[in-house]
Amino acid sequence: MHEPKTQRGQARRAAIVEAAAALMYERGVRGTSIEDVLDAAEAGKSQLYHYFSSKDDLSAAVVDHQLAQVLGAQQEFRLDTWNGLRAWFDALLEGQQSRGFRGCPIGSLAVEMSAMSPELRARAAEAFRHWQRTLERAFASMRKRGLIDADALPDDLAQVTLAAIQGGYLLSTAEQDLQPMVRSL
Amino acid sequence: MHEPKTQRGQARRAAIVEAAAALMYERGVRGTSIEDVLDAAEAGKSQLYHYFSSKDDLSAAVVDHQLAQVLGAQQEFRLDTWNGLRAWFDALLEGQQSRGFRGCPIGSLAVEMSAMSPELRARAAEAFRHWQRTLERAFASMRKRGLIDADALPDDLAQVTLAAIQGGYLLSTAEQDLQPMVRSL
DNA sequence: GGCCTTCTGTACTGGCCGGTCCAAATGCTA
DNA sequence: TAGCATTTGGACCGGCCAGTACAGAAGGCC
Repeated sequence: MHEPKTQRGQARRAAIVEAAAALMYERGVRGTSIEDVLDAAEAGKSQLYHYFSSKDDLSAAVVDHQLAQVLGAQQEFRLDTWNGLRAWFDALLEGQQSRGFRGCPIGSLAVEMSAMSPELRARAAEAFRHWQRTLERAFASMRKRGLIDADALPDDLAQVTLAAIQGGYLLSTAEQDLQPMVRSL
Repeated sequence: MHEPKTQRGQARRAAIVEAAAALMYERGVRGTSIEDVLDAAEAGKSQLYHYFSSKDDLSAAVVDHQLAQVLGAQQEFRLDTWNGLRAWFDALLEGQQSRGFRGCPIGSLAVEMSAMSPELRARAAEAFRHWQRTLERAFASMRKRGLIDADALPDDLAQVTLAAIQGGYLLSTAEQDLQPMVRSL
């Protein structure tokens, strides 16, 4: 819908997306009502519909927001070293635990959205591809430096790694236990 | 609620669960209304509330139903041989494709239910444990016959396998592409 | 200050949905 | 056929929720 043109507008829009992200992470997309979001963000309805055309539109923005969060947190690690990779895995585990075993901020959205509309599903897929590409770069760098087998394809590795993360998150969330994730990673 | 006491009652109850399972698989739990289920099952509301106390109760029955389906399909394979295992993986891939990339019949429920209520989350977790145990038995049998390393723990293997399956399903569904699953398995 | 764009408050609407209720039909047993 | 338990039809209700409408405030620019 409308891009925010003032600084204040930007802040309000961001507050709405953040509130929506938090609630949707906790209760799921369909379990979160517009009014819940508005209450949490201390915003009015007209604000939301000023910046977003629909709930789906807002949900798409939430995907982008969560991707940015994940990628941001990831930046603090040198994923192209074994130690960095391990440290990152540990951080994922720590996050899953401290957030109360609620799963991957992107993965849980992706599953629900895949059943909602092709557009949202595609948006989630795009986020995954983005994420995967950052891993791919790390693996490619490792391969170039001989840290991993020369005939291992970085994009295969990246996809399998991502799948292991998602599978681990999923089981860990269902069981409310860290072990499935520990084992997967 | 009430157990069906006649053959007819059993058939009606089963029809409702089946319809609910199909719809919830396609559209998600929250995306499926009671009335949708009733229309599909050609049943009336009083029938449903005769056999189930609530939508959550019905959803729990759907989890059990899907678990039975998965385990039933799995029975046709000798999972304690490498060839059988591979054949089973192929069947999972084939199923995911032929059903239109809608994900794991249990996994997709599990994610949504984890955000819905502790009770449903626990029910999904139970289904996973059941499933995992069947894999565990297969791996234990393989280990006894020396087909896999003696110091590999069957229950670790089973959990990791399940996680790989779930992660593969998840990415495959988001991308609408079989490759992530192929690579994971 | 005057004017235009951007932003915000809020009441309202139409539709959907889970769940209740009660009356009636159906089948079983004798 | 009577009498009982089981099963079924479907109208109804209260609540929630996405989205709209419209009036008004705030802020920037001259």
